[in-house]
Amino acid sequence: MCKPGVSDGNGAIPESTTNGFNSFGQDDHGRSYPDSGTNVYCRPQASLSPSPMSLIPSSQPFPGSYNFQFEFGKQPKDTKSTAWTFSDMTNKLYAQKDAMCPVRFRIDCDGVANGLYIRALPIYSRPEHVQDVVKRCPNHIQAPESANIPHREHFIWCENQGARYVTDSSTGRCAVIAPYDATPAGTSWVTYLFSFKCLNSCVGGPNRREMSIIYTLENSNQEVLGRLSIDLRICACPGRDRKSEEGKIELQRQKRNETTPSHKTTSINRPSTSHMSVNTSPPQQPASQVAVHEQTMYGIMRGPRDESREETFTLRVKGRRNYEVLAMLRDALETSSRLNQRPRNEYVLTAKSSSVQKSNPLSFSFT
Amino acid sequence: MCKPGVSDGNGAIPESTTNGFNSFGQDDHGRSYPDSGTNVYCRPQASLSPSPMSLIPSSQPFPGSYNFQFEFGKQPKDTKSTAWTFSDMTNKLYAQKDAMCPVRFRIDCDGVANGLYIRALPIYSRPEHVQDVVKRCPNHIQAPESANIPHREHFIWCENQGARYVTDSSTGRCAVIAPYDATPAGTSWVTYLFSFKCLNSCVGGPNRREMSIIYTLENSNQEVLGRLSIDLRICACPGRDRKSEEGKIELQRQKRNETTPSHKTTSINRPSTSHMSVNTSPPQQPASQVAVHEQTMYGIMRGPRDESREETFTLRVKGRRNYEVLAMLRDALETSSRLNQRPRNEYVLTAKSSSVQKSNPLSFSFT
DNA sequence: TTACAAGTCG
DNA sequence: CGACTTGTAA
Ligand SMILES: [Zn+2]
Ligand SMILES: [Zn+2]
Repeated sequence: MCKPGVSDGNGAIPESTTNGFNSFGQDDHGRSYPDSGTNVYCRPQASLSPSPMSLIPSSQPFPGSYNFQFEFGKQPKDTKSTAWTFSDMTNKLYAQKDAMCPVRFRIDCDGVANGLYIRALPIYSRPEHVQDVVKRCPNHIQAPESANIPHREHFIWCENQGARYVTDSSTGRCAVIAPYDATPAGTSWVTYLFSFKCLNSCVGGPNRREMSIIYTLENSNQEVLGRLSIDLRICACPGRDRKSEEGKIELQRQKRNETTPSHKTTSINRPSTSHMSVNTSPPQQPASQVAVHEQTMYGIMRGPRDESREETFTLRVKGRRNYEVLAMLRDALETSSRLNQRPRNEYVLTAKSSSVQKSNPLSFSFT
Repeated sequence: MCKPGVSDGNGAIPESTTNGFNSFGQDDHGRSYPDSGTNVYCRPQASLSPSPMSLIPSSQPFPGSYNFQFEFGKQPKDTKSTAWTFSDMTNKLYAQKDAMCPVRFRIDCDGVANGLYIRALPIYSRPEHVQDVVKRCPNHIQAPESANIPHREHFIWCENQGARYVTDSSTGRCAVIAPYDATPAGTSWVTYLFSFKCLNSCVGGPNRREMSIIYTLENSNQEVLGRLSIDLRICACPGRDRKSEEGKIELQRQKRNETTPSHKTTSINRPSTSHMSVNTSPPQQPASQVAVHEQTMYGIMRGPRDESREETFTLRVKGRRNYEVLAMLRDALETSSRLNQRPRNEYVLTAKSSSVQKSNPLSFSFT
């Protein structure tokens, strides 16, 4: 499975959801305002309209045989007023609207990789909104600076040469595709500049719904070779909001550890949970991703809302071998929990070691 | 001047500004989105573009020979969550978006008045925005419930039969005109239902700029026979915001009285300034309006910003005779201040008496 | 960068 | 109806 080739979209990680994005339409031609059902006033509730599974794109990350990875460029400022900041702790990018965010991708390849593409697709990460297409709000679509821009309805813009804006003909989803121009060197990073053209809070658009970006590595047949997922918050004060969200999560964890004595934290080579503290400073380390079924940040922050809800928590792991080990452990744990039938509340898994064998910092937290 | 007839738009109150609204276009035909210069992101600053005086509609209230007056219907709830509430203290209507607000108008007429109309025109009340046309925000214009409605770009809607939506062909201002169907009785009230189709805070529309409604009584030649002006705030919580604004003004006045010993408050038949306390409860009393040159609420709340700025503060007076007396006093005071050349900071004038001669509560506050 | 403003959630 | 969220102004 480590040979470059076409994956079924799930790669090494078994996944039950379908990969709904192998088909899509041609370049956009700036369709004018659709009377899409998005209500301007109220946040759309859990949709009662039919939302076939196939309309929901897969966000299950997998490095694939190319070992698809991402990394953020150097953050402009470390202050609270930075234009963007990536939180390793939450795997979340906080950025101002229109800010250029440099993202680097790399793959393993011998020689030159040709005909590869990076696709960036925005989704609403919460299940009750995941079926809605992420589009810009009417205000920003028809702002003067967007006039005459064909892709003005797209939420994600890419400044790279050769970027193509596509709209899936069946789902209506908007994505941007840029060629992956791998340099001759065996392992090298290619940088892309992405910007996001609405605020998370934009009424008539995202409307305060949480979002993620799905980055897929594709060949020229739009077959998915690898997938990454990054949570996203576009807001006026990325620094403030990152700190506040991280603080809230940290608080929740502490509270959980206090109030639930049966909830133990096992920490190897790590004195405390201080690894959760706000780590504003770069550099971020490159990482593959493995997905663990878990409550998402929302679940952690707001407590249990929907009993049966299980979402995907993303774990970034350095080192392919570590990733494989953890993926196996993940499968075992999920199987085990299913068999045990006991309510799983939380397990948080952090692995920053470059090798599991070296028994570097590794912390488990079970219920 | 008390005979019904066509006024020059200024009536008994001398006014230097022109009445820019005797000419306007025909019924609307739902023009599609203009690339008007309103910036979606930043609040427009004081415009550097030419803004001829003639484009600014007069908001100078005058009862005119018909003794044009208004009154609000009974407020639905007295709670903080009321759909609308009118503050006599600030002459300001606080309403939720889309709430039906019943406004009654009356005129003096013997027998039946024919061919009279009420025009409702929204303006931005602060001088730096008064030249901008009040329009709905793009989000709300193209919300599904506004689709196919010809006047969907209008901010003020009137539910009365015969309401006509007009857009001034030269200025682009949107107004609604409804016939004034006076009943045979000599003095009677005619009720209109107005609703306001954007929030004060709507980005790309009002954008947090303060607004007023200008109500004019007109004949069939669109000549102005009387004018009323009401400040307006469309928001999610009218009760909360009214209380907060009134509280802020009250606080400012108290502070001013403390810190400025030379600033005296003369109160006749009134023990304290408690008449400023929040008076949430109806009934509102009918009133004519006289305008006094004064810093507006903004000035009071934010303190002196622009030295030379003098705006119009609206005073509602019960009784025509009182109104005339006060108008005279107003003129005298303004002349006096001009001659004295000393900086006038504030004078607040409250008159709730039905007759000056009865020496009812009357409070002056000079610098 | 801090404090306010104002729509929305619980 | 209180408290939070989050864009904006000072
Ligand atoms: Zn937007
Ligand atoms: Zn609006």
